[in-house]
Amino acid sequence: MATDPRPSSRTSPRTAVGSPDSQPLTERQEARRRRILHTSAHLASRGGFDAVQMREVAEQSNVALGTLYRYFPSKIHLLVATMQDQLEHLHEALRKHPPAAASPADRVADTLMRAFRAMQREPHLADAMVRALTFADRSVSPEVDTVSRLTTAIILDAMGLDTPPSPEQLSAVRVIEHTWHSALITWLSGRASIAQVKIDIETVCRLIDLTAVPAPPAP
Amino acid sequence: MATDPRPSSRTSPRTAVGSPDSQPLTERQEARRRRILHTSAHLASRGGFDAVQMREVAEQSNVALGTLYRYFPSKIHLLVATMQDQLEHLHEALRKHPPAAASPADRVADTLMRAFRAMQREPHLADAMVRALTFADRSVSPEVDTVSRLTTAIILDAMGLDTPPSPEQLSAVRVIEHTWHSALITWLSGRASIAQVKIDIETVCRLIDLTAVPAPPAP
DNA sequence: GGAGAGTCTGAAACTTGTTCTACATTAGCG
DNA sequence: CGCTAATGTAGAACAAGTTTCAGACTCTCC
Repeated sequence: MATDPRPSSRTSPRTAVGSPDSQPLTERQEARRRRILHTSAHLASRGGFDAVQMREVAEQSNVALGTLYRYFPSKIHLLVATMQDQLEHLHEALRKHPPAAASPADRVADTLMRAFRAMQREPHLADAMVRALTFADRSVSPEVDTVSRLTTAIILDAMGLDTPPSPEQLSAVRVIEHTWHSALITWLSGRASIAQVKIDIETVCRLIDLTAVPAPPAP
Repeated sequence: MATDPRPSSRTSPRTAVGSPDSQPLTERQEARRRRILHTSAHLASRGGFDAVQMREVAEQSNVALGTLYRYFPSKIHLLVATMQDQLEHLHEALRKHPPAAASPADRVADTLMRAFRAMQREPHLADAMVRALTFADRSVSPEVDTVSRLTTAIILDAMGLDTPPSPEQLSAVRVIEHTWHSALITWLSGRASIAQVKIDIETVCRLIDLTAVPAPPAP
């Protein structure tokens, strides 16, 4: 079985197939990519990070190992891409049913707890994705950055600002993201309870109110 | 070359040599452990996570590979222990020169930025330790927990409370830790500048002032 | 001073991520 | 239609973490 060409203009593409700035994908290629991501999520959801073995991903996706690596240059790339995929679904779902709470802080907390419950439903998958995300080194920066931007977008959506966010607010959002990731990890490795995560999320969300009004509390 | 006995009372120790609840170590064993940790830090400080290769750690520490694994059941364990070691040094140093700022929030921010500068001096080492810390799975929970408690202690010290911390304050401290770790990672993987990290640390430290007065804003 | 238990060593074996090689297929293009 | 570069495939090869095993060594206990 061999497949779809579509020679790129450059002599040899250094970028992963399907990455932002590569040729648009053929149908077959798009299908392959989706199959791989699907397999990845499937394997991850039972067994977590360790269960996602490249040989098995390749096999179950009906691609050769070399092809898998052409689409995703490393296991980390693959799992980060998987996370991106899942986050997009989440973003979609959140758009349809936005949080209804009164204050921005509450809406963000609600949103994050909703995301958290989604993670609870697939703890192994969450484990795989989050571990990959934090383990990623510089070579995965662009992909991790995409995930980060997606997360930021979700939080900003939840805040529902009328005006563009101030630098202070952006910092608060970053801190919230930090907390979110790290709290997730702590929970996943069994070192924090769900209740604790909830409290921490609520605590950090207070920063939103704190930065809502530009006026800093005088020294 | 063979070595020091000191038969443990149980038939076969399941715990890593030198872990909290194992027999006190022989001098030779203590020395071995220190040699290993030293080698680990040394290799990590040039080359980061990848440069810490178990075979090489064993070799340069003059222990057999099997022995290394007996002291540290995995590379992650080893690096987390290395982090613990380094944190203890830091804690020591901080005790000697405590932060002098006026408010608790400022003292904590100062302390963390000082720690951050220490990391800047050995970015590779920091990389190895932090990556190990966040990649650690449940099997490393006890060790990670120790590191976490150490970090908490450092922050609480910096706050310099007169009274025992309230649950709210503990949550704030946890959030600060989350932010600290995650911001560190973001910086290490080149996705955030030092300035950004500084801002985020300062932002999150505001939570301290927010939780300083036990009175919660009534519902 | 010998038996027993636990530790350390050296080296091979195994696992899984990653790379490489040789060949097959495809399809845009002259 | 055939050329050719890019893409895929199968499978071997390599690298580093981890496991295993047979023996050597060191005490402690009898």
